[in-house]
Amino acid sequence: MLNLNQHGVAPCDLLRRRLEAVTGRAVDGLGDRALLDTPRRTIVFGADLHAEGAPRAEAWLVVGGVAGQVRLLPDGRRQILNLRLPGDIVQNDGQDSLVALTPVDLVDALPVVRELTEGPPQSSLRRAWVAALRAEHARLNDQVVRLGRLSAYERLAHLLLETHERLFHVGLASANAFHLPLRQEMIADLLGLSVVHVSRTTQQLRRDRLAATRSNYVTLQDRDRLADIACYVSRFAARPASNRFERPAGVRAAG
Amino acid sequence: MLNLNQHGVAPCDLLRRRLEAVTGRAVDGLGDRALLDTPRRTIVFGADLHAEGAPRAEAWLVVGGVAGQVRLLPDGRRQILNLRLPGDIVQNDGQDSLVALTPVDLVDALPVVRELTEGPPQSSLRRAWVAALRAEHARLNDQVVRLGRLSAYERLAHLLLETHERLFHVGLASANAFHLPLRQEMIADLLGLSVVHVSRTTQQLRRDRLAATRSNYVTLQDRDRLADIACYVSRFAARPASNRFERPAGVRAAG
DNA sequence: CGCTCATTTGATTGTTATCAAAAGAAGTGG
DNA sequence: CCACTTCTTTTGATAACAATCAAATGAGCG
Repeated sequence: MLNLNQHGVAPCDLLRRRLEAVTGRAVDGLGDRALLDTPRRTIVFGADLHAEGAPRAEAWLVVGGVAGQVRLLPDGRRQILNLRLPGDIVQNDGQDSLVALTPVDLVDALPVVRELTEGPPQSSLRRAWVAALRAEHARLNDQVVRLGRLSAYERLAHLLLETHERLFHVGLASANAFHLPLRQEMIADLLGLSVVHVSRTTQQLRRDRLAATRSNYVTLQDRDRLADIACYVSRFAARPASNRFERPAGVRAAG
Repeated sequence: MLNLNQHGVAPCDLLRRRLEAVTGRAVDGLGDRALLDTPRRTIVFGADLHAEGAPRAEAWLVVGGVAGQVRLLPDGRRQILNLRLPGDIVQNDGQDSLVALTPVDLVDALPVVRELTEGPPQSSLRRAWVAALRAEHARLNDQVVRLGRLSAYERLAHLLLETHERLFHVGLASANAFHLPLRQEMIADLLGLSVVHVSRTTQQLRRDRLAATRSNYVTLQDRDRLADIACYVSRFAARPASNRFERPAGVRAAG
């Protein structure tokens, strides 16, 4: 099964697939390897991606692992604002810290961000970048709805569907299973719940034969019913079948 | 007391003050009246700002009233994603509808948005626009934290502080009071609570002598303590005192 | 005054948090 | 391979918070 820290997908492929997923069309002009073929930087679990003393890049492409923007309240309560998965480009927003929720592998994305933001206004790359920003914004809105109006059960179902879809589109999930190396404590902080309740809710989803989680691997047993329960709406562009990226080696159908 | 639907602030002043508030410095080059001196469009309560048959502008400046981006779930649950107050520029994002929560006055902001987005990259206007987008994003993050990790009491306190600050910076609030023409039902949908609980929480804030709401007017009686309770952090730039905009006529100290 | 809509109140239920402790995993060194 | 440690998940019991239901009060308006 695919592992988020050890997969064979090249950085430029991750980014290209992400952009193709949000635009729904082929993305050319990323220059294959050149722009992202920089040395990897590895962040240890719990460390800040934008800590002092780090290389000076202002934008990183997540290549492996999971990061998250974290808001810490004075009394110790924590809210994880979003997850940053392989294929995501992360930039420091100056408000909240960006923390490695697992070991995280990064490559410098500043050159490619320049390419994406400074090309001619109607270029394929710039439009893909705008689409990516819009998708990210839509996911943030989804997070608001999740926290504001969904029950714990629905929240967890929604999160699993969203995460699966994001990973699937960069080739890091099979049709209905994926690697999610997060402790329940982090899922709790992401969904605004307590650890204990995340544990109970996870088991409830398993008992209902909707989603089974065992040691960091999630299997979605009934995506349609989960989507129905969680009011899940895809934030990816409908993509013409002829345009799909090729399955990367190593992705198998879920067991 | 200032009314959000009948105030004497000109559209271009609203926008200028908003931009000055997020950048912390004077904003010139908006061309005074010209770019925003278009006929007003009035949206009736409950209607969609981007409804069919409307004029074709893709960006509007809110001049009066309150709008909000609304997500409606299939079973009738509602989540208001954010509030759009006078001085805000709203654009259709294609996902969620933008609804008038009170009667709303708009002017076409397409010309001024072009000005803000298409000038030279380092121009004062473009940087102000970027700062405004960042502030909006930060507020969306605040909304996530509010829903995810704050209690009902804290959520309401936080919302009142944020709304006061936003209105104050465009000259539509006095030092600690403002007009908030929203029904409790809308505050409930914004804060992920039930109407009944909003009612109870409002009264609790009044009993604690922190914030008093009576018929759409809110008085913040102890901003410091409210901010402490709600973990409130300002999303506006610290502004040198010498740079403050002049108080508009009609703003008095709160009673 | 009487209508309608919004807010408030009271009673009850349901959901989720908290606390405490047990069980399970994973790694370490003997 | 086993004892030992540490971390994570699970379980059970209880409490706090917020939702729901139903009804009363209040405010605004013709």
